[in-house]
Amino acid sequence: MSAGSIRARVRAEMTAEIKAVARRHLASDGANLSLRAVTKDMGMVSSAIYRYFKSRDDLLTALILDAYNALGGAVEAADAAIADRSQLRERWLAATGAVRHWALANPAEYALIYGSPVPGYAAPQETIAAFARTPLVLVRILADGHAAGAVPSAGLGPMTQEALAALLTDAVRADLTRTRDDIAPGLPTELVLVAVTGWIQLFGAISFELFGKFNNMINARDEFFDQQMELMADLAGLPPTR
Amino acid sequence: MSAGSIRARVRAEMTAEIKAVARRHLASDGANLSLRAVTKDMGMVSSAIYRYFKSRDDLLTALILDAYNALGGAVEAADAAIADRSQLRERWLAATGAVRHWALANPAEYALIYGSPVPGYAAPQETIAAFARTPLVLVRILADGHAAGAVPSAGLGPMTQEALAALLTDAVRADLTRTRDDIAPGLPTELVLVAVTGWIQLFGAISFELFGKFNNMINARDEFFDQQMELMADLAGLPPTR
DNA sequence: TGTACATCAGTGAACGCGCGTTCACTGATGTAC
DNA sequence: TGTACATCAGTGAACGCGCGTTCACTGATGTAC
Repeated sequence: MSAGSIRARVRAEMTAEIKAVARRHLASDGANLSLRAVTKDMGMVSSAIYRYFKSRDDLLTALILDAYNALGGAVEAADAAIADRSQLRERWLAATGAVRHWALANPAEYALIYGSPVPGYAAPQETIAAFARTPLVLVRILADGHAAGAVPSAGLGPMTQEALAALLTDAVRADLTRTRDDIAPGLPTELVLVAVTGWIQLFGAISFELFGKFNNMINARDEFFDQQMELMADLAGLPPTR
Repeated sequence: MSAGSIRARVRAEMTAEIKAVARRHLASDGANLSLRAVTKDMGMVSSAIYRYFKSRDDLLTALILDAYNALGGAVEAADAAIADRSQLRERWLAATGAVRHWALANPAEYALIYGSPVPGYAAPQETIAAFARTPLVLVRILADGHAAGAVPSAGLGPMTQEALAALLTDAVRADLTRTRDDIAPGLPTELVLVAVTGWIQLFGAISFELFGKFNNMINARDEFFDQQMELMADLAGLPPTR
């Protein structure tokens, strides 16, 4: 290990520590992240942070990217942990449960990426791939099922494919088909619609829970969420767990 | 009109103007609302605002309350505008469309009430009733349908009531039943579940759209939203518009 | 109706604080010969 | 192997700015007699 890489390693550790401290501040101050507060916590002088991030926006971008990747990684791992890949419902519940689990464990980071956008901050293009990891897992579960013939193409779940097809106008169909072509060629557009619907329901439910909209109303949070995801699995026509 | 009420009226106008200016600032700065900026815009000295609001949190509470009431009022009006009360699907589409319409017209206020909570700010109890107005409209549409026998209780839409009932555990059933008792006695718990599911989908879809999650993916936003709401109407078993 | 007093809106200065970013600097670590 | 130089992390002062809130005040408006 050359001397150069020692310096590089220390630098990587410092960068990681800055981000870790910043994440803690996110939890108490929301997206009003203060660089001075972060450096003070680390026992550094405020200007020192500019050796690691060239501006506050730069640090925010790094935190957003990390959050998307941490979430995406957790979801991918939860799906991958289901050994029998043909157990689609189990995979769906594992993946969606992982999103909620991560969100509850990291509420400030969840709010950073799925809450209201930070005013005056525009997420750069580089976050797109990281952002897409989670929905990709959801689509892939349906695509695997369709490829294996487990998710019927003639009538899926309680909604028939015909009923869904009747809903789709040309413009929306084109949007969904374009999206589909990138990630799961051959998947019927109706199934893409179901995947997107489930994706919206998933994050809608988690945001409502985390942002306090279920207060004084739904107390059995774990069970409620599981039932919402079972309902979505029913809608998608995922066969019951064997 | 006595002299006293002139003073009162001027006071009400000033209060309204402060809130209007504050709303404009919300749009550019998010929830980092600056009292000094608001008063400067009004040509007042910064301390003058304390004649109208006793603190920044007080002003925020007023803005949140106004936003909930503006949204709730718009949704109630949209529902009420459907003359034939038995046209449930039309009412559902009008009410949910009004939510989205209001949100697109007032994105900063939408983010204030449905985005990430303002750090260090806790919404007081008094906002609950205003908050509830919108979901109440949705539940009432289903309750009206159920009372009129239009929304079947034996099998609703593509999901049978039995299938939904099988999903509900005792704890969640108790949560939903307790909520139901306050607002629509007699409504089957399964229909409450459907209403809550639609409510989540509604706000999930709007938040995703407003917070940029549909960028580079769904371009036909109006149509996509309508189709999501039609899908939810199908799920709820709302009969097709005559 | 006219006067004395109370209420109220708005002022201007101040308190104590925090912010992101720049800049010339010191001193340690790494590299090339 | 030893030395000269370059790179880099971290310092401390400063710039120019903004923040919420308090306080004693002025002067206008409203109220009671």
